[in-house]
Formats: sequence, structure tokens, C-alpha cells
Amino acid sequence: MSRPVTIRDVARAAGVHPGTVSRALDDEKRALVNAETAARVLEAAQSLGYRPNRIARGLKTNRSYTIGVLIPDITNPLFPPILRGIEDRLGAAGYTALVVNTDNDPSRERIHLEAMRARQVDGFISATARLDRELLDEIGAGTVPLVLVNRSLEDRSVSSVTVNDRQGIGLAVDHVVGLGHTRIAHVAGPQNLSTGHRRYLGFVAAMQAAGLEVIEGLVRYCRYFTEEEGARACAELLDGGEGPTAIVAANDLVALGCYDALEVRGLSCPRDISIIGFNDMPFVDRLQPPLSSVRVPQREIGTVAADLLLQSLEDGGEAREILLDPALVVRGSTAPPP
Amino acid sequence: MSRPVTIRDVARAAGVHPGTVSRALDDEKRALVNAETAARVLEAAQSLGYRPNRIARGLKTNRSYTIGVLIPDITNPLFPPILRGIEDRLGAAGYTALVVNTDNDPSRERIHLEAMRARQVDGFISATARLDRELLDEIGAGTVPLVLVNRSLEDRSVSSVTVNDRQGIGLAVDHVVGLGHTRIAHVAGPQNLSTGHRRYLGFVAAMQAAGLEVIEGLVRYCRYFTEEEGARACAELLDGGEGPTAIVAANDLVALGCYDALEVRGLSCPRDISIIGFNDMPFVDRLQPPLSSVRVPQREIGTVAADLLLQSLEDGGEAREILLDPALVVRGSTAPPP
DNA sequence: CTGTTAGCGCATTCAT
DNA sequence: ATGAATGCGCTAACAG
Repeated sequence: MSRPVTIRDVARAAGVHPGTVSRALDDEKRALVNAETAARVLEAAQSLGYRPNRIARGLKTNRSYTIGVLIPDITNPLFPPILRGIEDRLGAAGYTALVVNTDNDPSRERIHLEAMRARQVDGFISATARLDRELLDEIGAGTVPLVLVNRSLEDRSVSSVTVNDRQGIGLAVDHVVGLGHTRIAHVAGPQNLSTGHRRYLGFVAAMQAAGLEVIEGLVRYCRYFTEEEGARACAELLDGGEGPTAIVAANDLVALGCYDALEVRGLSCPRDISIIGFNDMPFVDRLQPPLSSVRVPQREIGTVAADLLLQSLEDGGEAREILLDPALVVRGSTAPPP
Repeated sequence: MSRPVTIRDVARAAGVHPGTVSRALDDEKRALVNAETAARVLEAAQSLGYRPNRIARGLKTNRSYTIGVLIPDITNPLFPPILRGIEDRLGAAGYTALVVNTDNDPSRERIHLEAMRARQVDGFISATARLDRELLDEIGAGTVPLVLVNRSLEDRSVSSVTVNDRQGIGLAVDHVVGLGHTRIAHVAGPQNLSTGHRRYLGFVAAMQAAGLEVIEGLVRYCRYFTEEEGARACAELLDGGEGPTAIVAANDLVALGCYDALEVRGLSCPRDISIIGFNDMPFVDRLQPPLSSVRVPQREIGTVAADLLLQSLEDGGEAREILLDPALVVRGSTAPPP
């Protein structure tokens, strides 16, 4: 069981000093070394099957070329494309992603954050809904860059990439308004989550902009972004007696819950009530009826977040907030009011 | 910008030697040190905000507590639950996952594998369809344990966890047979992928076991596990003139393609033709009609794979192959023949 | 029980 | 252009 070959083995084989090998193997410093010698070293390294130990290098250079990625739950269809975007960009730049699921649980977050810091990650990308402010400060206090995904901080102290929720909900509202709806309901997300809250605010703003009243009782709140909560909140809505003709759901999962609530009451979408979601998750085009939704460029969110991080890794520049544009996707779940 | 606090800072603060600090901070070796001293060290570490550098430790101990996870594409709904299972189990054991997407592209695989080895991962979990045999040997030759997910090697030389494809397809075939079908078709997956091939073999075996003939022309092959290929192969099937009454699809995506092909021809599922998928992906229960499928315990695949790896990390035991049981899930896409 | 010493593999001074 | 020496932060073997 042969011990892995080190830079010293290569040095011995090439008949030079380890320091020289280090230089010859470094693209940046190859110039400092005689071309012949360099060639000899390269060849020796090749034939010995030398593999640089980045860990050891990291100890010296204080760079692990590793990025910590915090995700609430990769099982939520929203996150795979984001992670894919992150990973692609990071990989292209020679970085690798350490990925963890936090379930938005502060104690899990803390543990994972600690574990990643201990592994000397060069930066963090967090897609968690609410990284403890305390934890954030802890990170910010250090020199480890951080990029937030799908949320931002009020004080703009850290970089973030988010989709323009307000605009997105505006698209949704304008769409159903254009269809002729006036009694428009909002099944809102959790208000302690920035996306949930911003979408709610966007709904109110869009309604006002359209000259429509936000009817009391036509806004109901989910405690989580789940189908169950969507169904529960939608049931409340339908039992409220205000008779909405369209529902703007805080996201697609919630919209699915609305489908269920309608079905239980024997109502038909879109004949009786139109429903529009948010996120345009995979396969919502195959539901019955196909769900109209607001598409968010998920993969792009990931690539942009990675770019932002890589950049601040290079120049340590200051925090930037990127806002991405959503797009309306009209399918079969929205139609003119009965 | 204060330099991070090291074990030596702690030693100085506690008035002891760095070696002692190292011991006091190690749960396993705390016993070797005076309780009072240990307490003093702990306190000093605490108040200085000491964070051990696992990278440095790894250099010494040759363990990174990091596992490389190779996935074809996290965007494929099959993989998030598996990754989640892996990550949960790994995290509980103090390990963190380095995750990459390979797209089953050998050159990407090689690059990523190299990058992870350079980071001294303690082991690999690969969910890729076909890790180059050469690469495999390269890994196997080293001392880095490897667990394969969703595939195994003919020679059983490396550990793997797979679902019993043969049994799963048997469940599907028996189900439609029980419904009264006899003209049963198989829209098969790529035969160069072990899952695709095993399911095909399983189909043939199950048909024979049921005393049914595998009709020529009622088996069609997809080049990839995608909806497009499913639609294409299913179209071939329908145009073949053999008039199947049931289709056993190699996986859910392929089954979705079959839905499309039927629709194009104005055929109704399940009235004209029954369709059953494989994998039971998220949301297939919400399709129109809800897809009957064979459920594979995806998350469990992940946890078992992680367990296998952790175990071989501990005792270096030999390769084990774990076969997990699938389960039939009957929904609306299967019914008696017309 | 604790201090000493050495060294993991590498990059980087400083000499030469 | 290359060799020598040093140390990143930590653990392990050995003294004492």
C-alpha cells in the first residue's frame, strides 16, 4: 500500500530540490525556472503519478478552493436548479461546493456553518430563508465572503441575488386583471420569510396600481410554503364567503394546495376560479389544469450568486444586490371569470 | 483584521503547552489531562473564540472528514432525495459532502474526481450511470473507499446500493397482467445503462413467468431517460401496429413521454392504453391521469450508501452489495384493457 | 499528567 | 536559476 507520492518524491526523481518542483508545477511561477528543468520535473511528476495535495497547500495559502453552500432542503424542487447553477460556475473556476441541508433549523445551521468554517471554506452561499442574524454577523465579522440567495438584508450589508418578487406578483395580478377579474384573492406565504412577505406587499401594491380593492378576507396566510398549508388557507378563503374569482398563490406548492381545496368543494379551475402560482417548478405544466405561473430564472440565480462570490473572493469588493427579472407563464389554470 | 486564533494562542492564554491544549480539546483524549487544566483550557478556548482548523488536522491525520459525491444531474428529480439521504447520514457522522454534477460526461467525471482527490476526500459515493472503468480502477487502486449508487459492477468488486429493478418491473408487469392485459409493451431505457438493461431483462423474465409472449415490436428502446425519447419510442410502438393495451415504461420520465405520444394520437390513458412508470417521482400523483408507478426508496438509497461508506471507512471491510425493495403504487393510469 | 520534538505536504522567503 | 530554510496549525510519539 504505497504512500501517496509527494512533491519530494518528484524532486528526488527529477534530481532537483522540492522548492523547484513547487515552482515548476505552478503555472504562475513556471517562468522562474529553467525550461529544461521544468520539463524534467513535469515528466517526473507525470510518471510518478504525482497529485498535488491541495489541503496541504491550503494550509500555506489559506485558501481551500472550497465554498460552503447552505440549502434548506434540496428535496424542494426550487433548489436543484439553483445548486446546479452554483456548482457549474464554481467548478469552472476551480472551486468545489460543500453542500448541506439546514431545514431552516437554526441549530442545524449553526452546526453546519461551524463544520464548514472548520474546513476553511473560502466563502458561503446561503439559500436558507433566515440565517440567524447572529450567525450572519459571526460570518461577516470574519473575512469569509457571503452571498445570500432568495433573500436580502434590510441594511444591504451583504451581497444577495433575488428575483424581483414584487414585479413577479405584479405580473400575476396584471394577468388576471387583464382577464377581467376583480375579486382577486392572495394565498400568501409565511410572513416571517422575506419571499412570503415581499410577495404579499407586491400583491397589495399591484392591486392598488390596478385600481382594485384588497378585500378583507381575501388574503389568507400559510404558515409554510407547502401544499397542505395552501389547501388549508385556501379552504379558509373559500369558506370566507367573499367569493373570489381568482387566486394569486404565493408559490406553486401553495397553488397545488389550492387545487386540492377547490376539488374538495367540487369547484373547477379555471371555470369557477382561476389560480396562478409562482416559481414555475418542473412539471407544473403537466398538472390538470396546467398551472399558470411566474417563472423565476432559478439556474441563473445560482450562476449569478456564484459569480458574485467569486468576484468578492478576488477583489474583496463591497456588497452588491442583484435583482433578477421574473416572467409570466400563461397556461390553463387562468381564464376569464365566470 | 485579527488573524484567526490558533491552538497556540489558547495555550498561551491558559498557560500551558500547545500539545496539552490539543489533548484537552479532544474528547477522546481529555482523560489524559488534569480535569482542572482541561477546564482552564476549555475556558480559554471559549473566551478567545478558538475554532479548530480541521484542514491542518487533516494534514496530520490524513482524514478530511469530507466525502465526494458524484451525481449526474441534481436537476433530475431522482437525485435530490438520494443526496438528501446521503447528506443527512454523513452530517450526523461529522462528515460533509462535496457535491458535483457530472452529466455522465467522462471528462467532467475525471476533472471532478481529480479535484476531489486533491482535496483529500475520505471516500466517494457515485450515482453516475457509468463511471469510467478506468477511473474506477484508479480509485480502487488507492485507499479511498467507494460506494456505487443505482448500479453495480459485474465482478462485485466495489460496494453498491441498488434497487431491485428486476423485482420492480415484475411488480409492474404482474399488476397489468392482473388487470387482464396480455398485449403488454415495454418502452425500455438505454441498454448501455445498467438500470435500463436490468429493467428490460426484468420485463422479459416477468412476462415469461406470467406465461405471456414478449411480442416482437412491442419492445422499443429510448436512447436516454427523457420525456422526448419516451415520446419518440412510444410513437414507434403505436405505429408498429401491434396494438398494445398496456405499456410498462422504463421510468417515469419515459412514461410522461408516452402520455404525450398517446395524446398526439387521440388515445386515452387508461381507457385505450394503460401506462405504468418506474421511480414514483414527486408530483406524478398529480398528473392527469395520476401515474401508477413503482416506488423506489430514494432517500433510503442515500442513507444506506452513506452507511456503507462510513462503515468501510471505519473497518475497511470488504465490498457489499445492498439490494433495496421497490413497491407498487397503483394510481389512475392503469385499468383493465378495453 | 504535561512539555518537547517532529513532521504532515507544500509555498515561500532568503541565499547563493 | 536553484537550493536551503522556515512555518502554515495541528497531532502524535516520546520523554520526563
